[in-house]
Amino acid sequence: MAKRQDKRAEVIDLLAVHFLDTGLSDTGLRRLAEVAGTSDRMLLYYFENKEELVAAVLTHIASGLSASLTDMFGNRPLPPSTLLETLWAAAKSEAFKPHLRLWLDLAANANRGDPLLISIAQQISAGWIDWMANLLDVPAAEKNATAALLLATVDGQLVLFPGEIARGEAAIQQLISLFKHWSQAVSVC
Amino acid sequence: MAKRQDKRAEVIDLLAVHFLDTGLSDTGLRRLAEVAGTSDRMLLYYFENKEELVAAVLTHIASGLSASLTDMFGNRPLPPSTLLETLWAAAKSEAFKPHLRLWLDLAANANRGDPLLISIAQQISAGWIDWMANLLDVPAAEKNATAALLLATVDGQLVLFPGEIARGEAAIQQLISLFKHWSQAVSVC
DNA sequence: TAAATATTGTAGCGCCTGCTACAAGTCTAA
DNA sequence: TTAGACTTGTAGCAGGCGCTACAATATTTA
Repeated sequence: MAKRQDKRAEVIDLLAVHFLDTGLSDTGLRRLAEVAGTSDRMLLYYFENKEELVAAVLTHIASGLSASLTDMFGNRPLPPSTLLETLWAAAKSEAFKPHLRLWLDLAANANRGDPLLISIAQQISAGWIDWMANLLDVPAAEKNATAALLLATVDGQLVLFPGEIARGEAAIQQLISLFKHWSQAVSVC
Repeated sequence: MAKRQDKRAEVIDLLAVHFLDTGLSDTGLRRLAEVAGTSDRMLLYYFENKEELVAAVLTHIASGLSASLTDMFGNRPLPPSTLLETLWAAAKSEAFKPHLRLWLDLAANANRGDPLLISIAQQISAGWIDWMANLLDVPAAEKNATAALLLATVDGQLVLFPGEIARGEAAIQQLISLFKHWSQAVSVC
């Protein structure tokens, strides 16, 4: 009688897509039930309450993302300018946009003190820092700071609005050129 | 009979404080009425509807912020590393934290397509870019890109959570040292 | 003073929210 | 086959939402 668990997993899959599409605002139980092809009554049978449902879907999305990041970038160490370039290209792509918007949504809600969302968001962001730090071809002492800078810069672009893409582009190119200056300075002087 | 306008202005002042304290989530009409010392009925007498109320409060907050930024930084041109240092110190201060959290809230909601919030947020962010660009002591061609990078970096720190301040600190220091490298390189080589 | 206008209270609409009580159906194990 | 657990539908609760109809009061104007 593991039907309950099977259905639960299926619901999580379907709702992950919906969350990525529409964020954390359109999350009434009746609406989610419709999206998942079931009833609100059943959602509360599969999950203890709405909070547990949301947490399950978000962690599912997070683990999926970190898997696909590893797939995409591999393990070869990269200089910061290259990593940033690749990361920015990914961030601009349609494939990743939903993840970034959801991440912004999550951050905004977590910033208002919801402890559950805080812990989920912390977990996700720590994962990203670790992943980037390992990938960076810089002195060990600077790995974490550089990773933090890259993440903060890309995150900062999330606070862009339609018609402001040029602004983000300029910021990223500026940082890329700073990184190149820096590595030249190290090798030349 | 300008009592209506007077009350309207008073309500805006009171609600600005409340928005800065609690963000854009706790905005039921009955709750706002309580905070403003009036009734929901009267809020809809002073304002056409809730949307107009929120817009009025947000633009009031925005203009207050830009005034205090000008007060604080003056007009003297600053190198990017200094501006970033000062900006970061301000961003960490308790006085500015409410503004930054509200800004994140606004960005997250605007990103979901609300046209009213989008235009308010665009207006605010354009104001910041202009203000920073004018203040930066860098070649004219690089003003906008550098301002965008600074804003993006500070904005990126908004996506931090309790216990992660160290990460933000590291990112900012990293960028400051990149800027210093860059200006040394320009003057030495 | 009387008429017109501005301000405010009371009460409630229809719709949404997360959640639950209860009963009926379905399946599995003895 | 029957008892028990598992799964699901129906209906509804209490409370919130933005908003409004209507009437009463207060204030200004003629």
